Amino acid sequence: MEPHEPDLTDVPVTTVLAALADDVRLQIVRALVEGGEATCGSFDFGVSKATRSHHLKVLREAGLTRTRAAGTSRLVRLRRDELDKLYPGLLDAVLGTRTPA
Amino acid sequence: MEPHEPDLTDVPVTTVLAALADDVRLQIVRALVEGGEATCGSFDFGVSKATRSHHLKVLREAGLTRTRAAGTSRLVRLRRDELDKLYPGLLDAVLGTRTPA
DNA sequence: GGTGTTGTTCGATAGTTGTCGAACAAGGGT
DNA sequence: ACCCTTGTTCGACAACTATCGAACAACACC
Repeated sequence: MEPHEPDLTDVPVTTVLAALADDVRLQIVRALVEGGEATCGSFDFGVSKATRSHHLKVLREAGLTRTRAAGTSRLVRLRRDELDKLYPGLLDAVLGTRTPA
Repeated sequence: MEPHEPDLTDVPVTTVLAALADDVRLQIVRALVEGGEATCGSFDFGVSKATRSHHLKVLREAGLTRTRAAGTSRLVRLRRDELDKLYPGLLDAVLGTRTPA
């Protein structure tokens, strides 16, 4: 299948925000910020692998991540450079917070 | 009715992001940033007043705006100070962008 | 070739959300 | 008192989304 990793500048802001507006996906992003590149399987946040795959697709199609094949696994990484360039401060603001109610 | 304007720190990040992840609501926020306080009716972005009222409710309950009565109108304003304190850079990052595809 | 691991895709389903018109409520004029 | 303006609330409806199990594909390894 085609990876379908759009250029961030082609993605509406609302799509980027919507991609980040989910708890599971935020946890994935947090893990990527801390751990760098990671396999899809490493994001076990209490959801099935079908759901996990779905969330990774949402992040990818929002231009937030890149995925490359590595054997039978896939390595995902955050496109932080582009993100910080286009939306400076966004990621820090979103991640640099405690988790309230 | 109770205004129900929660403290921003009580609102999950995902709720804040979801509130901003809509085109109509982003236009409202943009208008508030530029124009300061404004009446609900001034946000005519091609939606009915029922829909507009709904969006303003979403913003209010996400802790992003405050509403006060003024005669038959209601004045809405952005809680920018609190927003910038809790999520520094978020608003600038979200608003300081062109509108792609 | 067979088996196991890793992901993706395909329905299906339940829940959420954006949208509207119509009804309602609260004020301000006159 | 009457009407008009301004908003909110109430269904209703369509569209989207998060979730799952099961089926499938790709690869590694024995």
